[in-house]
Amino acid sequence: MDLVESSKLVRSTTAVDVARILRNRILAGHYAEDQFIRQELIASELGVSRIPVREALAQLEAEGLVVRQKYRGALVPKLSLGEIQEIYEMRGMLEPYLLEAAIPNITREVIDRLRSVVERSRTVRDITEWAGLNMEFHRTLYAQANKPLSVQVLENLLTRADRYLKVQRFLSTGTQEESDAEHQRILDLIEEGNGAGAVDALRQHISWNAEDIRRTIGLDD
Amino acid sequence: MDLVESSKLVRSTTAVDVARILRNRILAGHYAEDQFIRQELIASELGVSRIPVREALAQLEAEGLVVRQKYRGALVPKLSLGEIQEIYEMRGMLEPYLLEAAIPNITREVIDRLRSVVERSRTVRDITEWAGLNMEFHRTLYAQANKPLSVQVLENLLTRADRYLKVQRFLSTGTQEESDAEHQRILDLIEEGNGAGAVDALRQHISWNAEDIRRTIGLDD
DNA sequence: ATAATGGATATTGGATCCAAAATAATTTGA
DNA sequence: TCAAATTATTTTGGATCCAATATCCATTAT
Repeated sequence: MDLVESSKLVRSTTAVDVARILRNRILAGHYAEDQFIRQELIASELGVSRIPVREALAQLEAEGLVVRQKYRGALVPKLSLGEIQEIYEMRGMLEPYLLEAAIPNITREVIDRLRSVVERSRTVRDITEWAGLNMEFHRTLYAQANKPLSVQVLENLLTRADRYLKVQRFLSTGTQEESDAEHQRILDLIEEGNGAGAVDALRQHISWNAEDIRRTIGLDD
Repeated sequence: MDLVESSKLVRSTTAVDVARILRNRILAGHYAEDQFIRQELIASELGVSRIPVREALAQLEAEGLVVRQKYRGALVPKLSLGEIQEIYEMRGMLEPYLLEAAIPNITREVIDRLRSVVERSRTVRDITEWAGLNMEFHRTLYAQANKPLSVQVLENLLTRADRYLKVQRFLSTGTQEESDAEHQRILDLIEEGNGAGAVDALRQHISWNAEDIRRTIGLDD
């Protein structure tokens, strides 16, 4: 058995591709909250049939990015203050838990990678790109925790939160730099062996973000 | 406009029905862990086409009850000690959080309903039925928290945990009674206004369950 | 005898077609 | 003129059909 052969990459299914595209569009604010996402339109835009589109919408529904009504269609649910509050409360539990589990496994090399992400993050001005780097930071950090299910749950929460982040950035500026600085500080604390301090800093970081969102966004409910 | 007309219940889609049936089967241990779930077989068994079956499998994949490989099919993933440990660690964070939020909203009437669930739970001997009542207890309790997203996340974890619960019950007996007694104790504490005590008891309850599973099940990884 | 190769079979993924339901347009009645 | 009812159109959900890929089996070569 050949190594190259056994490690050949399997192309993803088109339903997954469609889901990724729609996910990006939704997070970019492409679809209004009260507007149905028409299957036929997506299908013709992407040059596929409606079948993979439907499966993609089903997947996105499971992620909470759309809701579907029988014989009516799928649409992006309204942002709600209650939901984002819950998201931040859960982040406040999950992320410290993951960081604590990750710290013993964080090597010099991981630290360097994280620093490079923060560096790149500083230079970036585009909000979407910044969100991507933000995601990469958390992803590489928590990957060290060896808790794939928890990471999966967290990533779903972060994806949902991205919609709110988008709205927030339009209103409040300068938070980006603060966030990068806080990441930097967490890295510093980890590096100097102060794990508990890093976890505390993270808790603060999340708490501030939550506060920031609450202050910035005015939402019904 | 007629009230009866406006409150008419909308039949769910067949894909959702198929998903529910398959979910129950999986939790009942109907499918071996290494055996592919054939779409055509399910379709003919249920008298539908493969389309809703495929959508159901997509949904179950999102819930973590099956994994799918392109052009190979869907199968129930192996139980792993790591996963069940994560589930219990997350339950240990989420459930106290939800109970705390619920307590101020728990009325006399809710207490009564919960007591009736525990009563029924005592009489039941069938493991599947007991699991259902267990689920109902948690569901009605946490519904008072007004945190739908967190409840959704928790319910997915409980569903996943059900698979392990099944295995556990075959091996250890008597845990059922203990669990009911613990539920009773939590209710008592809530009723006498000792909210913090109830939350602590719940934490203990989950911790014991986790310990029980760890002790009882021998799993690779 | 065993491993490799080529083809038959089974199974999934995607496209097209049809049915059911919702929404929009039109007609009709007062 | 306006509202209710009726018809037409749109859109989704499901079934059938076709293509792509994996698995199984036989044949062949060493």
